[in-house]
Amino acid sequence: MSETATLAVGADEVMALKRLALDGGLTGEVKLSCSAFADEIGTSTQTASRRLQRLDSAGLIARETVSDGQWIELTDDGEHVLRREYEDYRTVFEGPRTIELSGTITRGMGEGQHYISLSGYMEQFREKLGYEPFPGTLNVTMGDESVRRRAALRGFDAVHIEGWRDEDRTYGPASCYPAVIEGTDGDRYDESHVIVPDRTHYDEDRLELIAPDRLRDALDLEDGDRVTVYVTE
Amino acid sequence: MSETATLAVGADEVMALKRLALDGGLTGEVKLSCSAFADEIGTSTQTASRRLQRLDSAGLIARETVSDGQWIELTDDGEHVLRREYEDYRTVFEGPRTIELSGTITRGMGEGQHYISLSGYMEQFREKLGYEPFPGTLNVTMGDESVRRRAALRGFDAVHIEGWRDEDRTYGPASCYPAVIEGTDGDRYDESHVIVPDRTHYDEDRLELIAPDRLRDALDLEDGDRVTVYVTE
DNA sequence: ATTACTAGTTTACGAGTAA
DNA sequence: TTTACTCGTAAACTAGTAA
Repeated sequence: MSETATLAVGADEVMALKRLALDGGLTGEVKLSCSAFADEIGTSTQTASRRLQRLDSAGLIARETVSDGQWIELTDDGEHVLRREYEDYRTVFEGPRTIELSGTITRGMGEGQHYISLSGYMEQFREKLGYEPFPGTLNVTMGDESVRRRAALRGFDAVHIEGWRDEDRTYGPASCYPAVIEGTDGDRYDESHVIVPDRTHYDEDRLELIAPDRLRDALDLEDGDRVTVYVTE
Repeated sequence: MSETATLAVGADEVMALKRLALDGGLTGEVKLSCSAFADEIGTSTQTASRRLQRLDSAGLIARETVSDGQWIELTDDGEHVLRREYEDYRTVFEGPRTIELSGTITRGMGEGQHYISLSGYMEQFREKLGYEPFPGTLNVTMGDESVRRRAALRGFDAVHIEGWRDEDRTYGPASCYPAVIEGTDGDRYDESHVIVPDRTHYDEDRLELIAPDRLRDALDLEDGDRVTVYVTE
C-alpha cells in the first residue's frame, strides 16, 4: 500500500499539512502561492516549495500548478494523517475515546454470511451504516486484556439494528460500532463496524466485523494473523 | 514575556512534547529513559536527549534526572503549546469553535471602571470567573468583518452575571465569554473575558474586555494598537 | 544502567537563478 | 509574477565516549 510513503514525511511536513487543512484544503481545492504559504509557515519560499513537493510525492496532497500559483487539495491519505494527529491530541486532553482491541483472525462458522445476507438486516445496514456489507463477518479472537476492554463498548453510542421476524422465526436486534482495523503490516481499513447481537449470547472473546469489502482481501489477512481493531464512539 | 522561548521550538519538539503528554506527562511526572523515548519518537538516543534538552530550556517541560533515567512533567507553557495544536486540529475537523475578532484599542469612557468596581458585580466575577478583574475594561473597536462575526457569540454558552439593584437604581445583567487576547507582537493573554451587557444597548463595533490584570500593561498596549481577540465557547 | 558531550557526516536551509 | 532548480552554508543527525 501507499502507507509506506506516508510514514516518510517528518514533523515539519505534518505541520504544513495542517496549515493547508486550516486554509480549506480539506473541503476542496485551495489556491496558494509558495511565497504566501512561506509566510504562513514561517520559512523561505524555497522551503515552502519543498514542503509542498514532499507532501505531494508522499501522496498526502494533490495539486495543479498554474501560472500564478497552485491549486492544492488534501488526499484521503493526507486527511488520515491529520485525523490520527487529532486523535492523539484528543486523547491527551479528553482522555481516550477509542477502544483498542487486538486479536487473531479465526475462521467463523459461516453463520455470519447467512444472517448478514438476510434482507431484514441488509436493508438496515444500507440505511443506517451507509453501505451494503460484504456477506460475511471477519472473526477476531481476542486476548484477555482486550476482552476486558471490550466491556467499555457499552458506554458507546451504538448504531441500532432492529430485530424482525418472518414466517418461521424471529431475528434478534444487534448493535454496530464504527471501527478501524489495522493489519499486522500497518495497513488500515476505516469503514468497518463491530457488530454485536443484543440479546443472543455470544462468545466473550470473539469480535465480529462487517465492512463493504471482504476484509480478508482488503487487508490481505489469513487465519492466525494479528489485527488491531479501534472501536470509536 | 516567556512566550518568545516557546516559539523557538520546532515541529519536531512539539511532536516530542505530544508524545510526552500521551505518556502521562500532563497529569503528573512520568519516568523515562532517553533510549526508551528514542524508540517512541523514532530517533537515536542522542537526538531524543537533545529534544528533551530543548523542551527543557524552552520551558515546556520540567525534569529531574536520576541515575536510571529522568522524571518529566509538562509545564503550563508546554500544555498551552499542545492545547493550541489541539485547537487547530479541532478547527480542521469540527469547524471553528473560536470567534476571531480583530480591532484597535480605543479609550473607553471610564464607565467600565465604575461598573466593574461595584460589589454587586465584583462578587459574581470572583465566584463565576475565578478571578477579581482589574477595575476597568479594555475597549476594542472592531472592523466590519469582525462585527459580523461577533453575532455568532449568541450561540455560545456564556457565563451569566446577574443584575441587581441598590437604593438608587438597577444594574443590568451581563454575559461573559472566555477570550484570549493577542497583541500586535504576538504576545497572548489567556485569562480574559469579553463582557456584554444583556439588555442595555451597546455600540455594535465595540468590544469590552476584563481580566485579572490591567491588559494595557500586561500586553503593552496603547490607543490605536491592533489586537486580535479569540472568543472561545 | 543512565545523560550528554565531542566529532564527523548527512541533511536541511536560504540565496540566487532559470524557465 | 510564478515553481523549482543548483549551490554554498548552517543546522541537525548519528556514532563514539566520558562522567
